[in-house]
Amino acid sequence: MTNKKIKNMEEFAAVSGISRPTLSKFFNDPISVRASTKARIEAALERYDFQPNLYAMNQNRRLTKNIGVVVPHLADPFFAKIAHTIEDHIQAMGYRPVLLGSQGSPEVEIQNLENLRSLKPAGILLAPLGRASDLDPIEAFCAEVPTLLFDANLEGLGEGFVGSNNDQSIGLMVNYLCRTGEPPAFLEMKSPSNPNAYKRRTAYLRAMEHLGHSPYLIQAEGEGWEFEEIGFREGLRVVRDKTLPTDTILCSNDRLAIGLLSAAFESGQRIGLGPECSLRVAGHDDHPFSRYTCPSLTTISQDYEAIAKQSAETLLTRIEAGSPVDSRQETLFDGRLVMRHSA
Amino acid sequence: MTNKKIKNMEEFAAVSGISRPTLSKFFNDPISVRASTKARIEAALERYDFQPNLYAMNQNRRLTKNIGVVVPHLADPFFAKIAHTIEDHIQAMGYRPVLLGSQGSPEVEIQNLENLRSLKPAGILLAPLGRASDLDPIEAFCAEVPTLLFDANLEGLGEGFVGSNNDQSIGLMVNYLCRTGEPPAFLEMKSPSNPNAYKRRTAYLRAMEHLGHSPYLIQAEGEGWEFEEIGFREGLRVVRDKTLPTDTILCSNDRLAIGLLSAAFESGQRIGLGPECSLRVAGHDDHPFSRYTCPSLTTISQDYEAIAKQSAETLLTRIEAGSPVDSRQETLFDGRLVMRHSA
DNA sequence: TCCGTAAGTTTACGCGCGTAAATTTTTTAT
DNA sequence: ATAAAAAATTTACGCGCGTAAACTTACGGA
Repeated sequence: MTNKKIKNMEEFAAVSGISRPTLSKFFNDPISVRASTKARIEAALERYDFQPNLYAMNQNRRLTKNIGVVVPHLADPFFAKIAHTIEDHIQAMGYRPVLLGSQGSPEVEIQNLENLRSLKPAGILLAPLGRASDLDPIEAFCAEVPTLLFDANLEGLGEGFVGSNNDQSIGLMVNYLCRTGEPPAFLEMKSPSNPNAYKRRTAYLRAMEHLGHSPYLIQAEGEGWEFEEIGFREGLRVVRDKTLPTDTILCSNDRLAIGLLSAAFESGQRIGLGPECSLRVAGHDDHPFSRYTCPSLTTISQDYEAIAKQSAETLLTRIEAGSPVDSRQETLFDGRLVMRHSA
Repeated sequence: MTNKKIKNMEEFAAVSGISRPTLSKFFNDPISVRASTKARIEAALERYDFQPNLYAMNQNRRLTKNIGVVVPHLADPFFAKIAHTIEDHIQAMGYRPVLLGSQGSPEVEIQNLENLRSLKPAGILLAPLGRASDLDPIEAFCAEVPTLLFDANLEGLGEGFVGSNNDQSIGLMVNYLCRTGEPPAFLEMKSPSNPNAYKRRTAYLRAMEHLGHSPYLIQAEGEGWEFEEIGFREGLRVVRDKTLPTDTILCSNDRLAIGLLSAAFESGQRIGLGPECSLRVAGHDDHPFSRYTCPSLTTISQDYEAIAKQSAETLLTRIEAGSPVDSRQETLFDGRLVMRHSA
């Protein structure tokens, strides 16, 4: 690396012996030039330190390589993890991910989309808040920018949806619980903001019916994203009231379960499988912390990697095809039962 | 809002009756124009939907309004929370935060800085990995872009450092534990990557000595950011070996404590304050999940809000002053004891 | 009221790169 | 070998805004 400073593409063209328009093509898409010239350019890049000015590059381009990634809550390790996996895939495919979290707020979610718009993104991957989302602006945005939903579906919006198969995963868990003990009650939020929660409720009801058991819904009051707190409060109530017709509770997600476990512990309940235990608890999502609850949480592991990969690939394929949406397709991945000590 | 589409600043100048250079000034800094013109422009913005092209804006500007924010691990709720708080402050001060996580990897950390460089940021707020960080590139970067460190200090690097006062907080906790029971052992990683860990170890040793007790260090093997796993494994070992000269363990951070609690639980230990308990455990950081451990974790709460505010304000003040660093200053905030049920 | 200064306008140029068109060179196919 | 196709070069222009200079207008204090 000679430390010669290269100011701009013009200068780099001079020292590399490649014309500027060809360099422009190369930086936009390395394989759009002949292999031999690609090699020459890369050789020159070894010797001279140059990278095109990001702003000049994007200002006048028809389509940038920016891909927006918006998740409901970056402080939730579940979303942090899947967002990171998606970022990796996007980067590997030669695009530039821009990650934003909505902090559980519909206003911030819309604001994020507005901010992304000024980046002229080639497309965005959106995990929407769900019920709380402000649909009209999102729909307007989808009409302008290729948008693929993941994790949470909004019917009919965007180019498609990639998520997990709640029907299968809840069915799997209900079956397991019924096979190994009493049929589960279902702990969820009364008015959940996440569409998956509705799917899971329905799946629970269906699975119980199918096995000939009476379903029992425990619906916790509360809004927002403080799921542990909501699970905790409802847990205290359930233990105190002792009206539960079963010793098994399936939670709509792990964070509710974490709160429930905490409440049960404080109330002196013993949780788990053994004969000395008075309660079984199961969750859903395989939250990073569910391994360390007391006892460790039996749950469903979503296929993070598959969802991330499929999301990124679907969107980028659509973008590169350049064609508008012909058919909105939904892809669901099955969950896997993770057996630990809580149920 | 008339739906007339405004293509560029030229057009907006025409409809608003303000000259383009003045508009340019306004968009760069709203209070740099006279109050009356500011009002006129804002009135026009109500009627016409226009925002300057981000790329054209930054391409030729001496200094952008971009502020990079880099944290070691976005999937750690602790960092997600403080990063978000910082973002809010930056935005409120008229700048544009760009958040990146380093995924615990020194390579990614450097890569993040490189990527930020192409954004021509006015400055960056960096919470470095610590010992694992690749110092040379960081130092080179600090020389080019005003950089303020937070959370973890790297001696002498950047414009300064904002963090928490480990000496005070650990002292506080050791005092509390000694006053209410047996003096604590200290659980930490053998070779921690975080500089705070070293400070906390030293603070523990000093506090114990000051109270006339013999310190006892438990140093867990393990690298990386899987603190819960490391705490869990070491917890199993400690409980099994029974060589601990005390019934009280202070953990270098909450994530280690979460792992330890999990291990102790699985080993049938009772943890907490009561006479029937065989172990007391305390943590540090007031991790969002420490409220829901079993039992809930007694810990030290860092002053997130103060650290975030001070970081943002210090950096932006330096940037707006335009002067290079005259004196590198370090600001430490005291921690607060959060008493729960584990100790 | 007047004047000095701060603020706005006009004019003009440049930033670094995208992109189109016309031309030349290289590669591939026959 | 030759023609056709593909790729690279040359030339030229434009994107939208930053910014400097010279000038004109508005403001505030005595």
